[in-house]
Amino acid sequence: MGEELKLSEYDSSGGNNDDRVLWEVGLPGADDLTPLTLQLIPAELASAFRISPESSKSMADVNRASQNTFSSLQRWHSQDMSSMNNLNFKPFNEETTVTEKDETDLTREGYDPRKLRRVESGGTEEIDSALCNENCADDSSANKTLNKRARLVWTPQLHKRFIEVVAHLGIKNAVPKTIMQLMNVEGLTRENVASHLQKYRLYMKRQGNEGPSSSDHLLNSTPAQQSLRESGESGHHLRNTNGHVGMPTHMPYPPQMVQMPMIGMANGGMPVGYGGGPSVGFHHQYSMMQQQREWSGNNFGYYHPVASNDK
DNA sequence: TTGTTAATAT
DNA sequence: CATATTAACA
Repeated sequence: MGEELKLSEYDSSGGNNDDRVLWEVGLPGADDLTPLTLQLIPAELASAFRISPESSKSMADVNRASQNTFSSLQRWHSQDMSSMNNLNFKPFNEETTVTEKDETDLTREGYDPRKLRRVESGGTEEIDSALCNENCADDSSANKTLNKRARLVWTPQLHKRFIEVVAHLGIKNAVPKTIMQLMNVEGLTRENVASHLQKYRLYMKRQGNEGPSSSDHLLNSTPAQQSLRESGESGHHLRNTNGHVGMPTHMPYPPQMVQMPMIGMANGGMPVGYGGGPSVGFHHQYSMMQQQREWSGNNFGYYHPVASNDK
């Protein structure tokens, strides 16, 4: 009873099938990613779109554009919240310097945001999502019919995005909605972010630094500076909440410029080192390293590093 | 309406 | 107990 094994069986609260699908947010393998060379859009669609297969640049470009549009349409059509705006009819995104790495490539089907896959070309680390590995399997059984979303598991990657966005936004604009929009994670809802944000703030308040004497580098001031033009306020398109469309540049926000404000934080011994990169502002269970037990407890929901004696 | 906070569930 | 969702509130 003290243990929570959820590797193959998901909980066992009696009889209720509560599905706990892990949101995998990692790098999709080459097999997962659909090669651009593949013809996603058959000639029929191309025809419908009046796309000339030749004389154009490369089929890949056309394909991608079509795919984007198609995806966006699909997404909006199926996941249309309510009064959102379908004004996402933006034409194909201009490919400025898109080379090949498609940042967002979710493997969603219909509208099953259960399994999430994000690409992280940050380079800092390519965590390999050791979440469900092969155990994950498709547990979209109970959820299939119901729209009950599974508990969101903030994987290191997801959290990383969160941290990055928050760090770039600054506590000032670090509001659920903005964060969510910037994160651009499919399926991620404002509530999710809000919840996490709450925890995040709490954590910061606790360990961050009890002495508000000196201004925190991360707490306030020096938000995202420039490079922030979305967020409903201006109502400027590009707000593809869930979709990798409309994002010419895969980077929701520019690579954080190391500020390196000389953190004089007296940590417990953990090098906060925020200058290296926004990887993970602080450490917590999301620490993809090995010792993941910083944030608060230790046992996350999906992985049990060492559960033997003890306790 | 959205952002916060508390309560509740897991 | 920690984490995530839901509800209530500002």
